[in-house]
Amino acid sequence: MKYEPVVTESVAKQIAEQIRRAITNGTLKADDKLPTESELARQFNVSRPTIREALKRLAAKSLIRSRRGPAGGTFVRTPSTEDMSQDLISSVALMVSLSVFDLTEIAETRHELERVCIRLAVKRRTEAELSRMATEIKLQKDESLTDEEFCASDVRFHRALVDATHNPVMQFQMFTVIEALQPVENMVIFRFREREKTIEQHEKIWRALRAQDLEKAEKAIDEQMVYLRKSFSQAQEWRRKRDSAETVA
Amino acid sequence: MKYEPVVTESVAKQIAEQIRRAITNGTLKADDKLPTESELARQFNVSRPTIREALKRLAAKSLIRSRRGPAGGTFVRTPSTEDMSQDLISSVALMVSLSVFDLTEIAETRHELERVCIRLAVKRRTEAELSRMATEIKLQKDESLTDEEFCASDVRFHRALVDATHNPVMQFQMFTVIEALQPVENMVIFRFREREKTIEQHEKIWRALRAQDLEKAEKAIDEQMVYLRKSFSQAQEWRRKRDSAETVA
DNA sequence: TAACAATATTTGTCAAGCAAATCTATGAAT
DNA sequence: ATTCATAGATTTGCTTGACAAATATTGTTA
Repeated sequence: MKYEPVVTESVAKQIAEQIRRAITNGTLKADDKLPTESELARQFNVSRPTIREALKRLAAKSLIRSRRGPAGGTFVRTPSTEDMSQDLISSVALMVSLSVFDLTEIAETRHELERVCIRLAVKRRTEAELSRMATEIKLQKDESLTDEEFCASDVRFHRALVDATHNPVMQFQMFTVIEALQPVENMVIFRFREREKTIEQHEKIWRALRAQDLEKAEKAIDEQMVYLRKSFSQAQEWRRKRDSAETVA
Repeated sequence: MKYEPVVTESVAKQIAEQIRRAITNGTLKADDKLPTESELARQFNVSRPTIREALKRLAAKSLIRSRRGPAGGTFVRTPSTEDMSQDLISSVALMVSLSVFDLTEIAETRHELERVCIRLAVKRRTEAELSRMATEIKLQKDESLTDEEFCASDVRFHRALVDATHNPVMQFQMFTVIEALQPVENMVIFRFREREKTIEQHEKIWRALRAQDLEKAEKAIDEQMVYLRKSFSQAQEWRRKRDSAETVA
């Protein structure tokens, strides 16, 4: 006699999984309304708190949203790429804080991915992206910009570059590493990075992209990424010294 | 008179966020034990089900795990890269099923990322990875292998290639696109892909990698990726025809 | 000493109900 | 007649209290 392994997973988890599958396989579509919690409790033959636990699990993954009131209820909410990015970014941030991922490794990955992007962007860039990038360069030349604003503009510049690949998957992946580097990038900018140099590099990238000159574009990206990684090292060095100084004190 | 915006977020969500932050900023470390649910309920001055909702949100993100019994409780569980990958893969799969991401876009991204990996792998590959890859190639030559087994071995081969970059961030990103392509890849393999050709390509890659010959390695990877993408197109073509035939019938 | 049973602790689940939000419809005032 | 306010209905958010199930610990017995 052979017995099946007993299902030991919590009821709430199983229910959450069932609903999740219904969403992924298309049984439940975006903006579909789920039955009320009481009705679900009746259907699954469990109590309402159990249903709520299941729904909260899904809500944590941005798969559903709930509203109160007569026209309220629980609705299927297809997560946007923004949602996914945010989740991923916070996970990566956690990994960094736990030293699972190293900042130099992220920087290397970013460097390599930017190279990929520029290859695709040279071929596919449209006027729209070129003009977005030009706008940011112009903005960056404004010396009354705060460091934060300058940094934000820098991110938008690179975002436009990534968008020029016209590949959403690429954009998604790229955005994660750019954002993961953001906190450190800020720190670097405040201390070691020179605006003039950065702007100059942006202009080189922009010109190569407009001319659709792959070789020049790759060279320009390499230059900026090497500069960025060098600044990182400096910042980490400085940080280490400060930390050890504090330990002594 | 100026009023502060009223906090409208649900209590459970706020508690979850507080605990999440305690984990990210290091106040709570891996394997730390949280207070019991009753104790947490007392501390936050809310009911136990509310606490449970908050904990379930975190559990859904693999940030905690719970065990019953005297030595049980809720423990901080630093998510492994495996957990993150799984989450990400299921999200991407959802995106694909909703046609937010296109399979050709994923294939293109994979192609470009494999090129990056091979560049790094040529420089950094160790005997360990070379021998893992050799093992898989040898296995793939066994004609008694089922299609599923062959496909799984193919994934392991590429996994070893990615590991040879010795960059965890790269590994993480790469694994996502490889896995996202897996279902379609399976379908393709069953119908259009020839084992001999695939094995031949693997051997080319392996030899170039052992010799640390960048040019040959890139060429070999390009060959396999082009072949893979061509097979995809064939499969999608075939699928479309079948679907339209079904519609008529 | 070793196996086993009782016990305590902690999460998992249930039940019933009140609170808060919010849409709808009704009624009153202009 | 139209508009505004108010009352009601509905649904999620949250509380209280309790019991069930799992499991490590401790004590008991052979």
